[in-house]
Amino acid sequence: MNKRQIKQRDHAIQIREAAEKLFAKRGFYPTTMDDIAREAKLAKGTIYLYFDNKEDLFFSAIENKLDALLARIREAVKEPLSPAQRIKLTIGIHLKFLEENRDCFKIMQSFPEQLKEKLERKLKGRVIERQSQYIKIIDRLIQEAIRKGEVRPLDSRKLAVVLMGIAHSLTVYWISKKEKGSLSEDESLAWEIFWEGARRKV
Amino acid sequence: MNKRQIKQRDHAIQIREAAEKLFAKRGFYPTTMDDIAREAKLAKGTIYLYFDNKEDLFFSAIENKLDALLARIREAVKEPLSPAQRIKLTIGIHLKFLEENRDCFKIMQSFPEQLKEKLERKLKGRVIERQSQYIKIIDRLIQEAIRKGEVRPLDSRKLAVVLMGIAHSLTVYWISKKEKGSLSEDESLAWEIFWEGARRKV
Amino acid sequence: MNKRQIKQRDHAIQIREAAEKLFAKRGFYPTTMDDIAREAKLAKGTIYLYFDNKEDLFFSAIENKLDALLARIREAVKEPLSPAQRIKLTIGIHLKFLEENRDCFKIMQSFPEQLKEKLERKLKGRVIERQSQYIKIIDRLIQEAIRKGEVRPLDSRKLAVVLMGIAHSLTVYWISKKEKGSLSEDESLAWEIFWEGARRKV
Amino acid sequence: MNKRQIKQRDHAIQIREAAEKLFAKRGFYPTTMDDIAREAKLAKGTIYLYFDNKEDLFFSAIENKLDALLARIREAVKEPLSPAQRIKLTIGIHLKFLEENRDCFKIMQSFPEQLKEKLERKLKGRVIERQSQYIKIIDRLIQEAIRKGEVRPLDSRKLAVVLMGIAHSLTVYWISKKEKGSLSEDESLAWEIFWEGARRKV
DNA sequence: AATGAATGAGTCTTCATTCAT
DNA sequence: GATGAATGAAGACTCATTCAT
Repeated sequence: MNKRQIKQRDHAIQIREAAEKLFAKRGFYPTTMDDIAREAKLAKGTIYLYFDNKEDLFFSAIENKLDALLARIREAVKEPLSPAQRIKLTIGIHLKFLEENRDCFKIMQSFPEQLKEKLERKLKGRVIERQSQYIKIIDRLIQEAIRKGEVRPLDSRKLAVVLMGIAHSLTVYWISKKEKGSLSEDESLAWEIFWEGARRKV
Repeated sequence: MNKRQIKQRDHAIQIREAAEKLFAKRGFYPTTMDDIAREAKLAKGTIYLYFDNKEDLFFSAIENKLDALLARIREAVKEPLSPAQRIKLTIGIHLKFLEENRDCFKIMQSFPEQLKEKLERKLKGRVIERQSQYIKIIDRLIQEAIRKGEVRPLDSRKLAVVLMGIAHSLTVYWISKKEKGSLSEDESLAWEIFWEGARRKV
Repeated sequence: MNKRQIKQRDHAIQIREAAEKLFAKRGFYPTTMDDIAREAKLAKGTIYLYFDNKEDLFFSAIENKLDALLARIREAVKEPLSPAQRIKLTIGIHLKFLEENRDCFKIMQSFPEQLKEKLERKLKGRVIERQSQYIKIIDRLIQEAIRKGEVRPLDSRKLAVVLMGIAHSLTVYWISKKEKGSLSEDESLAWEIFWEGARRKV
Repeated sequence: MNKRQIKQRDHAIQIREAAEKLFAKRGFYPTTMDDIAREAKLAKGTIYLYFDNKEDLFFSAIENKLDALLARIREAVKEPLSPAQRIKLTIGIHLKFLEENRDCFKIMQSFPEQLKEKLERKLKGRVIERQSQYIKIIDRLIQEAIRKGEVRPLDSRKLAVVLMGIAHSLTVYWISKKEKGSLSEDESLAWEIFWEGARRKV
């Protein structure tokens, strides 16, 4: 990879990072392409060399983050541990990710309803798909735990959803408290409630 | 109250309902005042007789719904039941409300990050306050349950947040499944996981 | 004239006075019919019972003032005095009028260029005509003074214009000084300069 | 200066000239940004690249003209002539300027009362200041003439105001006659009346 | 490849005027 | 006659996107 190519890749990254930051802080509509160009220290026209349009940039930014999260989770799930422990590990990774990417998280939860219907049809799928991949991983972990008799035989998909909801809600609370303390500290609380709530009673 | 007065009140309601519907479906920015006027079957200028501007209308719509929910919850909490039963009742009401107002629910979760900072400062408080009132009610129920030894002595506010998160996540899931089945059916699942997860072990 | 008729006339006057006040203070466009209705303590629709539209009201207000001025001047001109003295008297009346109606004066000088061309054609004439009547009276006084050899044989119309200009400019200056002192005091200055400047040298 | 820069400067000028013309012809409110864009043969959005908003454009247009006039006057005042001659020169320049910029002149006299109070506070000062600079120059010339005993010891500022008023009124008259003849021809009339009216009698 | 000036469709908001009561 | 709610045309301003340099 020569200098020029590096520079090119850099520009795409620069832009995506600027976009991530601003979309996260202000949401989709209030963020202008001018803002992003200024933040990226590039000309406005340059953005269009790397991204089709504003929506494309928006979804690219989110996808990028979600891919990073998915990659980390997939790594964790491979560990040779019991389902319970792997679930706990996953929650930990999830909370740590949200803590590190609090802004991005704010978009992720809100975006699906943000865009005009025409855009939705074209683009929402790109993110939805990743979100459901994520749920699927948790789902499979829970299915395994159910098979092993560690968890009661409930709807595993719904349990996965509930687990995500617990993590999610604690994050929102943490953000609303202006992010005092560490989000990761809530890992055991999330885990405890979910596990006690879901596990098979003796 | 004469005919004219009735008509007036009706118009404010017509507009708010149109706004609720469209803001819920499309979010704040993609919804235009023209859209709302058309939906309400009134002229655009008429909206401005009843609401200061788009933001005011947006928040009025949300407030209205949240007030209705709060009123229902406050009624339920008065019942002469055990904390556990009242918490269960509350979840039921919450899910039923979300089921009946699925659209509005979509805005409620996303709005905080939707608006330009200047607007936020002025107006977000109006909704935030109602949201926290809601959490406070649940919080107090849980505190009571902790005092009575029914729930482990954890951070009651966080438990309230988790309970809401569970209800919330099941709603999102239900919506994502295109709303097949009844959301209320998930009441016992939400309740079971939360209560088993939080209650004092013998 | 019965009670009802008195009341009606009162309403037209109320409205015109409110209009005079507000048009004078803010100019034509920034003054709204709502403002005028509020100031007149009548309903907006009532204005349209007495005036065709906003322009009509505007010109009616100005005409009314100009008619009052013209009446006073015509009275003065009848006095059995020398042209010089009658001109001096006229300047005095003019300055006193402007002092009493400083706001109205502000509109009078600016209005001709204020309105869309379509309106201009229809309505400007109404005021222009009165303005030129006013100049005509001064013109005739000066012609008389020229005939009597008191004033040099210059273009009498231009001299009339210059005289008005002197009075006008001193008024603007007086207003710009936030109306300290009495405008009438400038009567002798205006008179002196004009008369010394115009009269026949011995 | 490359082609692009030339083009840019041109555009700002094109816009200002279009604005000057239209504001002058129709006044502030009846002139729309669309009109100006059409007149300037540029897109509406382009105006906002060079001017903050309509008010800014309005005042920029006036300021520009007044600056040109001030520059010409300042040059004339430097001439090694008697005060009387320099005053005469100044009137000549003033009338010539008004003749060349008859439209702009129309705005200048009317603008102060044209704008909503909020705008006035922010922006009127920009023009008022230039107007008073102009009066100050004439004022100083007259003071000098008084010191030299050429003019009677009257209030020099008021004399300056009167002189401007004479020039001004002749311009209005010339415009009202649909601009027949040359305004500059009135130079000697204006001068004669003012000077005879103001000078020290032997 | 990079730039940023230019574009103009799209939006909120105002306000003169009408008309049912 | 009096009212004031309703109307909708009109206008300032924004901003994603294009394209000549």
